[in-house]
Amino acid sequence: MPHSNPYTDPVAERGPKRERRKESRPGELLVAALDLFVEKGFAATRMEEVATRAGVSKGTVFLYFSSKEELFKAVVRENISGRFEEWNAEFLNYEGSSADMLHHCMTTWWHRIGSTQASGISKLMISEGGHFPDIVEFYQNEVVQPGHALIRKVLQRGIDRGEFRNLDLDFAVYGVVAAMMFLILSKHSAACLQSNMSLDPDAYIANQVAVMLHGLSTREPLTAMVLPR
Amino acid sequence: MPHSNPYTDPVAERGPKRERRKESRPGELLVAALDLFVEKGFAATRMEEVATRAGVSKGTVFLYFSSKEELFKAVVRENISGRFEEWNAEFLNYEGSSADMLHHCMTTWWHRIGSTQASGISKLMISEGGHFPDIVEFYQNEVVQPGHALIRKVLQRGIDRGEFRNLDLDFAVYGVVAAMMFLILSKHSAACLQSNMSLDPDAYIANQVAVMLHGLSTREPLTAMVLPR
Amino acid sequence: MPHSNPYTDPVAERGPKRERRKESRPGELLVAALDLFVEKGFAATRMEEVATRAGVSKGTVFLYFSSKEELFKAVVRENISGRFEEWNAEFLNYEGSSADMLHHCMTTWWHRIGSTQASGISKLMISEGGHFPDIVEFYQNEVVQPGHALIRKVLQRGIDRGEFRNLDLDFAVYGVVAAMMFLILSKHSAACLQSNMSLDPDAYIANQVAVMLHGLSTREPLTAMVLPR
Amino acid sequence: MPHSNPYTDPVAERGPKRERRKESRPGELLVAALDLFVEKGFAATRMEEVATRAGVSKGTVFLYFSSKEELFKAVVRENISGRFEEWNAEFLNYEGSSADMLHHCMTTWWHRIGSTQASGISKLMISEGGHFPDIVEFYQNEVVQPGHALIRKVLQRGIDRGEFRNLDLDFAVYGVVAAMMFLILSKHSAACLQSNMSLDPDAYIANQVAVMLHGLSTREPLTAMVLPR
DNA sequence: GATGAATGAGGATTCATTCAT
DNA sequence: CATGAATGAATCCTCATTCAT
Repeated sequence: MPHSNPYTDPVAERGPKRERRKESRPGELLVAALDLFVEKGFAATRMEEVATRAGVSKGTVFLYFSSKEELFKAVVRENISGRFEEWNAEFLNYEGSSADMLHHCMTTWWHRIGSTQASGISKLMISEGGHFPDIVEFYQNEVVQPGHALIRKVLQRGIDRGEFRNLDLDFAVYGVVAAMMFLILSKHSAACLQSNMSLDPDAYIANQVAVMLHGLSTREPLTAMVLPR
Repeated sequence: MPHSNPYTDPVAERGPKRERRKESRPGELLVAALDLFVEKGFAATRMEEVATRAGVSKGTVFLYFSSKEELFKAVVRENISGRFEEWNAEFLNYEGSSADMLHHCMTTWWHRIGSTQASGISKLMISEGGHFPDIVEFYQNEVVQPGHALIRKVLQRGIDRGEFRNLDLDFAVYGVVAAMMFLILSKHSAACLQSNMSLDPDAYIANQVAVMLHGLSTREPLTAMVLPR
Repeated sequence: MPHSNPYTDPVAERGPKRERRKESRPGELLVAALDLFVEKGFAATRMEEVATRAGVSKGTVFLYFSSKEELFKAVVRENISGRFEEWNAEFLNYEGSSADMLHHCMTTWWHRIGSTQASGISKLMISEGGHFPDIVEFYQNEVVQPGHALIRKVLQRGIDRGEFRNLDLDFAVYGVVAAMMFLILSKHSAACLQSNMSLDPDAYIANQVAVMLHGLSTREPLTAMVLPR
Repeated sequence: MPHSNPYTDPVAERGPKRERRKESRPGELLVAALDLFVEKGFAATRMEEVATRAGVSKGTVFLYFSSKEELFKAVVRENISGRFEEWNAEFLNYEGSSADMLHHCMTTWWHRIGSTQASGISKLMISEGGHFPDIVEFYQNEVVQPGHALIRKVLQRGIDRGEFRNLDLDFAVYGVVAAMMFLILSKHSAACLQSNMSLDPDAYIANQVAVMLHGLSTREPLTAMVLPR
């Protein structure tokens, strides 16, 4: 319409234009929904707000996601799939010390996941997982299990190479996981830290790794046998 | 209650027949509400359910708490009665090693708080704190700050007595706190552990303390100076 | 407030008063709902309209009926239960001729059911039964089956007493039922009669009974054997 | 249409390759809509379902029918093509007895209309006519009035030829119509018959005609004068 | 104080209808 | 013409809150 006058263009007058963007809509909605779910929780997030933030109308959300719950599930799925394969491959050929590897592993996680909105998913699972048992199961299978497995592999490598003591792997994994969860919660919840304090995640990770490896004690490291089973 | 004054004791006035003592109502409501808020979250908890669980009618809840938010705040406040003075005193005269003290400290916490409904408050603050900034501040002042201070004191004692290295206290405190939060979340949320696994808290604490003290590494412990700051 | 002035009474100013009428509410709602369902059909009846017509607010309807469908079911139940026992008893001892009995039976039905709003239920079952298979089954068991049984008993009596020919009872029952349904539909649907015509139900019944008994033909009545079936 | 002009015939213009002939769209839509309106009623029928069943997209329905109501009206109109002229001619020269003629008339109706989807229109008018007064009027003029007139003619013929008593024609017509409506409703609604029973329409018609002619009574046929007026 | 009937704002969901492509 | 993505009014239903008893 080369000569159309924007000031009298009847289409322009007709209010907000309808853009046809079938391809990109779901993604835009998922981004908006992730933000809102993380910010306000599942129950307090209104579908219309998701729509507005994605720049569409209420009904459009239901065009792509049949219900609020399905939207939530889609948000969870969207933000957790298949990074573990990539990481598994990445760590398969790691050449440095296992201590470095553990440190690298946690730092990488922080910069790729923990510090992003994606970590809000974990916060969500903790906060509202109770209402979505199937989603929790999915999360356990797709996130928790592979994540723990990856950490376990790193630790096992340390043991195999004589770098780490022969420790209880389950507990050691939990130790690493606890640190990561602490970082997530520090980011998403004010209730973890003192009000006037902030946390430098990279420094925390570095410190945590160091402590985990070498301990607080000034004494000799314990031999494996005295470590509690 | 041999000397109770029958004229002012509302229980005595009504005789033994009244099943529910009026003055215990708020407490019963708070107990019921704590359970439900922890179990289902703020939004998903219905006032009527709180009332029913407390054995009163819907309207009665509003007699004692002017709104759902007030009920929530009261629940949190009620359960944040600082036991820290008691504990401060208790630990003031601790005579064992600082390692034992740390272990004792965490174990005591678990059995007196972490394993009880009281830990639900922490879960609540994490899950729903976002909607209640003033309550979070209250929680930070009443729980987080004294709690961290207590842990810090234990660690400082270890340093002062030459048992612990001269470590970064903030990070060390976070390390302890992370372990406690991990325990809480394991208890209140299915999203932390793999589905088929369970966690023995006492063993976890023991292991965690051991690792924290002595590290995973088979090498010599690091000297304080090389620990990241 | 002994001297309260009705013109400034803050309570009175507070809008429509809340009447507590637990006992009578369900009945009032069922009456309103029956009227509206009959008038507009199930889908076109809005819950709020039912509420308004019953003089209550939207939410009150859901206080007594958990959903629109439950309200509908209640309306159906309310308007059809247990008249058949009464009628069965009434007709058990009928002493007149079976022809009179049949006529009496239909006339009674018309005046107690057919001419009232209750017959709207039958119209509803025909119009919207498709969405409520369980209600239809209920209706069949509670209305159709006993109704047909009662008619059959009357006809059987006529045969037993030698007043009626030995006819096919199923078809004969249908003949009676068809007449009743025609009356119902004439009342509730404009699509059965010509626009400028009206139908006198009592006359129709009388005529129908007469025709059913004696036929249109000027010839001799058929003997049983030549009647089809 | 022997002289159809190929240049204006849209079918001929496009050749045989087009799978869906454009000009048949409205017809396909009307067929799909008839089925759905009869099956589910007006409100429960979704435009998209009509479109899907007709093999087109949602928007296309609105290309041919400006609204759901218009579609409904078109469905009804489309299916009320008076076949009465044809039938009037057919019956004009009927040579058998009037009893046979009545039987033939009803049987013909059943096989040409009652047993086909066309009877769905009558069901529709009964069920949803209330919302479409103008359509009902149309139906009355095009269907009810001519239909009743035809039946009346048959009955009048019987009277004129001395085969039938001098009965009240209006009521007699209603008697015939009631039987036909009963058949329609038995076909389209589960709410008319007992759940475990089925109805053989031809047998029902035969029986109904026999009863109408000769009555149930074993006594002499009534003379015209004692039949209620 | 206690009750629970009544209220009504709020939010999820549906679907007829529109319109850019 | 046909499509189907987008819209938003309409409606069911929930539940915190009120208040007459």
